[in-house]
Amino acid sequence: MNIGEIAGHTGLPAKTIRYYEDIGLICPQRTTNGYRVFSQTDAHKLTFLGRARALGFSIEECRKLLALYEDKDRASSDVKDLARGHLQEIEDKIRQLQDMRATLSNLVESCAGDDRPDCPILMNLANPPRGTPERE
Amino acid sequence: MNIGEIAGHTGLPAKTIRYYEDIGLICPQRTTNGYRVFSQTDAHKLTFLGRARALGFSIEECRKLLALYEDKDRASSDVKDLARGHLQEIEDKIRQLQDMRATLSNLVESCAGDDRPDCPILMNLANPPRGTPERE
DNA sequence: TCTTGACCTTCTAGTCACTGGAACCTTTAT
DNA sequence: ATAAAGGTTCCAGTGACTAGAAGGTCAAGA
Repeated sequence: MNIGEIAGHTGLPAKTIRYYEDIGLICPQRTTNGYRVFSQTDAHKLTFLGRARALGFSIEECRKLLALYEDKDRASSDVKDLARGHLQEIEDKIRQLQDMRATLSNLVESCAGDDRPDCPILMNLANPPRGTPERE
Repeated sequence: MNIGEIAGHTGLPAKTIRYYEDIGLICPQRTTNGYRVFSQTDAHKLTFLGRARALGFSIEECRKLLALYEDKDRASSDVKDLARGHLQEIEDKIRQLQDMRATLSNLVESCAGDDRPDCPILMNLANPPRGTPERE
């Protein structure tokens, strides 16, 4: 399979696949004309990567996951630890975003949204109430 | 006020404040020795920026908000629209992360996490069930 | 007066995970 | 023969900083 074909199969853009080769996540063979040839194994790895990325794992986490995937003597606890760590990060992010949403939705509701200039949103931004965290 | 002092007041790192000047969000005066001098107005703008960033507004959105803040003839509806748009983005992100969390937490729970190699997490990544989105 | 240390300045380059585009080569179909 | 549709490499840009180097300035103490 050449790059376009595998891109179609995995749903990953060709550019991304080249990039993954660049950073050493995969290393497809080459034909004499320099075209990449993707084996069934490469296809599996790319699917794996696409899925792991879709679950929000960073590239470096993907690299570790891929190594565990290839290591038939791994302990499943190693995988679980990695996944649990990532899950924790996701939960932290959700909480952060929920805080933002709460504040912002209050502000939006308190704003008349007409053609007058008075705006509680701007007032809050300029003069945040005490105890407001200044960084997310 | 010089940069260190204002950094202390606003909670923004000096580097960030310099960066904000670089991209034209603020433009403090300079003393003869080249040091930046921050007025009360600059201080307000920086507080505004810190707060807007903490609510997840992008730099370009902050630029627009700042322009509205400075325009005493603005319509509050312009501010509200901007904020509502951003709120929508936040809500989309939350939903996306919640999807990830649901999947990932199922996977984590299904994994024994012992010293055996069998691992449903890796199996799911390598062979995602049909209908699984391959990109977040 | 000299020195030390804490400031300040600018500049370059790195982060993350791609993405766009240019310039060029190969294959396939007409 | 040619044109379209693939492939290749390499360089630069994204967002919002952040680290670090190399150097200038200022206030206090010996």
